[in-house]
Amino acid sequence: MKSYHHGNLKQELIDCACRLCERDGYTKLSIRTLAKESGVSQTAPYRHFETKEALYASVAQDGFNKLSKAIHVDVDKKVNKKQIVDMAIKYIEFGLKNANTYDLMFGTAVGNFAEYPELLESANSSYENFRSSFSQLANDSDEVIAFKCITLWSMVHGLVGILRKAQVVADNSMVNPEAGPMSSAILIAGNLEDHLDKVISGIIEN
Amino acid sequence: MKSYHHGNLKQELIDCACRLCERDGYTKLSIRTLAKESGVSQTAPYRHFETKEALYASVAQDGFNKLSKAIHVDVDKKVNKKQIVDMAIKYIEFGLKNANTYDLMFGTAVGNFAEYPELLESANSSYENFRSSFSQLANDSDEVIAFKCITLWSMVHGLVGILRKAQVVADNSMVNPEAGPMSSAILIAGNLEDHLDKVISGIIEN
DNA sequence: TGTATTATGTTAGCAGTGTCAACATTTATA
DNA sequence: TATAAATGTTGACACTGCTAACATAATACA
Repeated sequence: MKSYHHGNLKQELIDCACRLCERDGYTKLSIRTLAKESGVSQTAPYRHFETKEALYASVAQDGFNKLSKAIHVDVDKKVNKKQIVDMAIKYIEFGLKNANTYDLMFGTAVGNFAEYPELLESANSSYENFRSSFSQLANDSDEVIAFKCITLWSMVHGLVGILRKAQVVADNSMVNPEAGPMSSAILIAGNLEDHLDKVISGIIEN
Repeated sequence: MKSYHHGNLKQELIDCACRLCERDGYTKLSIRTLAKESGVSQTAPYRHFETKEALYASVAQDGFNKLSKAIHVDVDKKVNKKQIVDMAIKYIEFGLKNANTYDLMFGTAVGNFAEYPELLESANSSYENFRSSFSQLANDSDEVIAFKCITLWSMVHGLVGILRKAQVVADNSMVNPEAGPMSSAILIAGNLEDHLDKVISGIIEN
């Protein structure tokens, strides 16, 4: 039954790569096992992805698309502070639940987004969600909006990184939980909504 | 002249690894080339580092030690807001100037710091610099200090990540600089001190 | 001091990787 | 229908992390 041509290999490779990257981390992914998983020869993926980085770019792009959906805010309703807080929480949840994919999106595995225009567009579009919500909050200039937006994004992005480190250490709990930044991070994670509410208020009323 | 035993191989391997990791990124580092660089056989490094991850841990540890020095604030003098701003700027500069090492410190290459107690201690000690400076600013409870501290750290850490992405894209300038988060990030980078001053004020007076 | 132990180095080799060149087959196009 | 393009396969190269078995030097101890 199996024909010489697969028919839908590219998409199947991407789907499979997304699954494996999220399950095992992108460093564990090999093109060869990916090909085997799709029942195709070792080098077949090279007809669709010039390099491994190009494959990573596709996985990262998929990640940004999912992130956009996850943090989406209905633009019809007027945006208020609570919605921004919600968005921040959803962002952090996405980062923690899709930790390995998040690495690919914000790490250095894909060196230069500009080499992958589709990825760049998906990434920018994710940010645009963020920005447009912010822009409805007050009558700020574009520059002020950019300022506030980057501030919040940086903090939320940074929190994901720090909470993840804390998670790993806490999961293995081999250290004194009284010491170090990890314990502080865990404190905050336990009270994330309040924390974000305060910080976001601070940024908005800046 | 060259004796069978190297004499100082472990330290030389670490130094060399730090150099190469920072120059080419840790993904490009191979134990074999590292050994060659030190004029020693392919497998000699395994007498000093059980796995490649253990080597990464040493490089990361060195990074945290350097970070501690870079952001160090003289504890004799009473700490004021300007010093916190300075510290934040030095942190960001460190992250941007030692971008590849920074990846190793805060990425996932070393999965669990608790497996490398010396690394964990260096990392915690870096944070302690941050925290103790903060604690002198006001008479806050430990919990409030932890809160403020993590907030600032997350933001500063997140900024490093985002500014780096912006840098790469800007360096290659293949995209419309009017669109996307990158341009906003560049705006802020050009005015980093003012930006941080505002944000830090917001956090302190929270 | 002489010997046993440990630390540190070497060689050879396995299984796995990204990538390329050459070739095969199917699909699209003129 | 002939030709070109797309998509697949096989085989191979150079490289990787890592292990086992062995060699030599430094150290500890009788």
